[in-house]
Amino acid sequence: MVTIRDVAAEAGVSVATVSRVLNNKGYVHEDTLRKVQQAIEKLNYSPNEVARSLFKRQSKLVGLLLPDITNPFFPELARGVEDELQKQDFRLLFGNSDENPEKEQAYIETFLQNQVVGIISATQTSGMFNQEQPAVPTVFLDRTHEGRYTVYADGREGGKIAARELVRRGSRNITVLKGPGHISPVQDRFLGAVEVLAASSVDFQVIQMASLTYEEAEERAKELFRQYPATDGILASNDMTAAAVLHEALRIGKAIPEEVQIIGFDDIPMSRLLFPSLSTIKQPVYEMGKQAAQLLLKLIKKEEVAEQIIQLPVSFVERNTTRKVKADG
Amino acid sequence: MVTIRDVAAEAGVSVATVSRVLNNKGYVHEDTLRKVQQAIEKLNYSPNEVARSLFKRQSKLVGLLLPDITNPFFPELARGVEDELQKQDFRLLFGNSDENPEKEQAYIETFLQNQVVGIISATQTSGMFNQEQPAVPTVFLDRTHEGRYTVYADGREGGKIAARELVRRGSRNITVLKGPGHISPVQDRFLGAVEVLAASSVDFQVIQMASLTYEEAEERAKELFRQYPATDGILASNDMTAAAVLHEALRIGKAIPEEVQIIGFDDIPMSRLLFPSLSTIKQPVYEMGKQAAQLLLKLIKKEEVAEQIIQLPVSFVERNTTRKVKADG
DNA sequence: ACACTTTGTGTAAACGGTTACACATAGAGA
DNA sequence: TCTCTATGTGTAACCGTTTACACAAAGTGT
Repeated sequence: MVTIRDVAAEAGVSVATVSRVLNNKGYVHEDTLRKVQQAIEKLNYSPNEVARSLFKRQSKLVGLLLPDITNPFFPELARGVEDELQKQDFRLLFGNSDENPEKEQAYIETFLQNQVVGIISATQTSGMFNQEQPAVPTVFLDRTHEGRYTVYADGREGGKIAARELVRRGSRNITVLKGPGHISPVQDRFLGAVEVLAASSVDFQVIQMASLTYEEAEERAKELFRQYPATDGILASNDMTAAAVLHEALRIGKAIPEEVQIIGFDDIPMSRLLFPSLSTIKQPVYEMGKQAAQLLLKLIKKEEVAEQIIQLPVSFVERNTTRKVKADG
Repeated sequence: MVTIRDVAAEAGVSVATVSRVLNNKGYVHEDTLRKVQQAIEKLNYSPNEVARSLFKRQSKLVGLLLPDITNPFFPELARGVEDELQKQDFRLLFGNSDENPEKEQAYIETFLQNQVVGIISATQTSGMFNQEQPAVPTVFLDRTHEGRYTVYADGREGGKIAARELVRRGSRNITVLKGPGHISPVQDRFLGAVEVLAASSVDFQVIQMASLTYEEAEERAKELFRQYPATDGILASNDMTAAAVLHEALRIGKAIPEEVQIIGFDDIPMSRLLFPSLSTIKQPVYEMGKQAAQLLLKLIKKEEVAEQIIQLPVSFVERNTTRKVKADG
């Protein structure tokens, strides 16, 4: 391994001088600069980030904690984060927590041990975070935490929009799939939907789910059609569960969207490829990741940040699990 | 920040002793051990990985380079890698290269600067790798590279199986979508398919694609049905393109699988949720990631490794874009 | 009693950078 | 000429660990 000392020797200067050209800081004579640059070139030297991090007591690393990258909602999020950080030469230390507090704790600890400059977390449990102010700037993504920097989409409004669209398009007996209550965005969209439904004149019922897996949703879907055969509109917890419901509906011969309308949530890439393609509430996922990264970057640089909480708008994506509505007006 | 010195002071011993208990190495008296442990507990000390890495000249980090985590093939791969590494307390430094040699180069360089113990790469270009033996153990995943440690699925056999299944199920005029030639597994599956097709008595033609995006596949699918209207079987480059073809086929009113059969490749999670659900060649993606991690771990520990190349078997997943075949025999 | 090994601990030198500080020289302003 | 500032460079301490080495005390075998 070639070190700064080798470069210094090659260029016939001290390590301090090499360091100065490396960091482009302090006075360096033009000729010296050239000599050092040549030495660097010749030896193919690249500075050891670890040594830097040690002295500076911070690295160029950011910790990213996700529940599960395998869940199709998250890759896009991660990409938004990465693309933004990458521009500023920060790198990602990455972990899946499976919403498991121990795993989460372990990851955060190693993030900190590696002297990350900041953490972006899309987990809810956040064992460590709940107790004390974390040691480094932390931004929560897609999950809200009291009094913490947060970037998320307006789930409540999304729930409202979904409910309104369903009603507006003629559903009169609606079943709402309620996801696990401890996941804040899921809870929000449920609350929003119920708020609208309660104020409307349609009948509705709620089915509780313990997870957001396709498998559980399949079960619940069967239950749904057995228990509430009159259902003509379904608000799913997310697109994955909507897909399960859609398949079950098709399986038992329901016409979609004529007999039953379905609206999902998230707009994951798969949704447009389902048949019929899934109407859903779109979250600006990539943008969320990007904004979280930008916010974190500001915190790291101790820049002024206007808002502790950034809430992004959602929108209805009309596809083919909802009926067309006659021209507005 | 609490350091090993603080712990040493608190316990009334030297830093060397603390280090010994930390690493559970060398002689430490039972009473001393207890004192140190108590001090650690009391101060809530956790060792600085960066300082460790500097001294050891290697970290507990592994670099993972993917083309694009947003491509549904990769999350599962990444998960396989992570789960395996995580067990041994290694962490992932993660980057998307977009198959862009500059980005890739930049990531590899920062991986190395951060003194990763190893690299797992699922990219094809691998600018740096081509030139010299990389500075750390490196395993290629899903992409083959001459003379390098590699884990991949048997694409050639997959292509053969797909072609055979299509023929066996009655297609007589087959169109093969050929993905970009520089991506080795994609090339392999194409070669495998053509090998079988050429030896069979069915007609077939090839359509070349420049990418594996849904968008391009949509274009090509239109072209396909325009140019080769007699096609009654399609071998797609992967599931994503298969989805595009499937949609186009449905759009123009082809009965699937009665008029046209389609077989994809990969078995990404979405495939079973398409309508009709997609018959495909399944790659053991999670397992591939896992094996790559295991292989890397062995290389890191300088254990004996039996094979430089690990090839995993693929399998046909029969779903509903292929016709049922009468009982075998 | 002696030599030798085992056990237990501390001191200090790394690891590869950054930077405070000292110092030297040159130019500018009086 | 003298002082002051700007420019350019080097020395050495420091970041938080690990570990080679030295040393001492306690067993062990003869």
